Amino acid sequence: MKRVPRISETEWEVMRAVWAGHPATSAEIVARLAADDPTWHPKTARTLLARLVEKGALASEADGRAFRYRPLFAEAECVAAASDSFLDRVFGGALKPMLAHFVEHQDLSPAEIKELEELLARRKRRR
Amino acid sequence: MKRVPRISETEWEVMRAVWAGHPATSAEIVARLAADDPTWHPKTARTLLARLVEKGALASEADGRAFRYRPLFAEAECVAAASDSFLDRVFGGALKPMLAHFVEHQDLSPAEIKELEELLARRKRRR
DNA sequence: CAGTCAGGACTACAAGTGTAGGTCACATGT
DNA sequence: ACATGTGACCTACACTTGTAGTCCTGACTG
Repeated sequence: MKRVPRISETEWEVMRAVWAGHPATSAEIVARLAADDPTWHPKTARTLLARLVEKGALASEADGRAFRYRPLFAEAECVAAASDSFLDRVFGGALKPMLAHFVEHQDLSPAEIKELEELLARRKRRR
Repeated sequence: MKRVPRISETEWEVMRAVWAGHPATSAEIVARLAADDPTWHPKTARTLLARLVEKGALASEADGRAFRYRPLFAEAECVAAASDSFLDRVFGGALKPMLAHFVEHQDLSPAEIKELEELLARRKRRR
C-alpha cells in the first residue's frame, strides 16, 4: 500500500470536498468548498486540486472539456495518518492524555458520551 | 490573552523540551532534544529557538554568556489550540467520530480504558 | 598571552504553502 | 460566425519550514 502523501491544512478542505462525492468535476468541488466557506476563490481551489494530483493524492480523468477528480486514498487512511502525526507531535504519542484532553475540554452530548462508553466497553470485551 | 502563535511540527519538539523544565539554557534544551533523538543538530535547535522567540512563543533572557528560554504559553494552551485545529481540519470539527477513531484504531490498555470510562462518567455527572 | 571552543547573530537555500493572475482554446448563446 | 465565458495550464510571489553553515566575540585552557 502506497504511503499517504502529506496533505496540508488547506488541502484537507479540498480533500474532504472530494470525499464528499466522487468522481467530481472541479466545478462541483469548487461549489462544495464555496458552500462551506464563501471566501474560497475558484482559482485557489483549482491550484490545490492540481497540486493534490501532483502529490498523488487525487487522480484526474479528462471528461470532455473538464476533469473529474477521484481520491486515491480512502478518507480513513488519511485520517489515520494525520491522527498519528498529530498524536505524536502534540502529545508525544501518549494516547490516553490526548483522549482525556478532548473528553475534558470539548462539548459532548449525553448521547455521544453514551456511545463512547459503549465503544469502550466493546473494546474491552474484544481484549 | 494573546493568541497562541502557530507552532510547526519540529517546533513542537523544541517547545516540549522547554516545557520539560524552564527556564533552560539552549545547551540544556539541545541536550534534551538529543537525548530523545540523537539526530538533532545543535544548530538546527538553536535556529528553532530563535524562531520561537521571534514568533512570541518563547521569551529569552540573557544570563551572562548564554540565554535562558521560558515558554510564554502553557503547554495546555498550545495543546488546546493545536487540538482544535486538528479536529477541524481532519474531522471537520466532529468530536465524537474523532474520539471513536482513536478508541478503535489505537492501543489502549485495560487500565487506560477504565480511566477513560471514569472520565466519561464524571463528565456525565457534571452535566 | 595565544589557541580553541561555545554560543549568539546573520545568512542560505530549497521545498512546501496560501493565494491568486494571465493566457489560450473550446463550448455556447445570439 | 462572433462575442463570451469557463476551464486547463502556466506563472508568480511572499512566507514558512527544515536544515544547517559562516562569522565574530568572549570565555576557558594551557
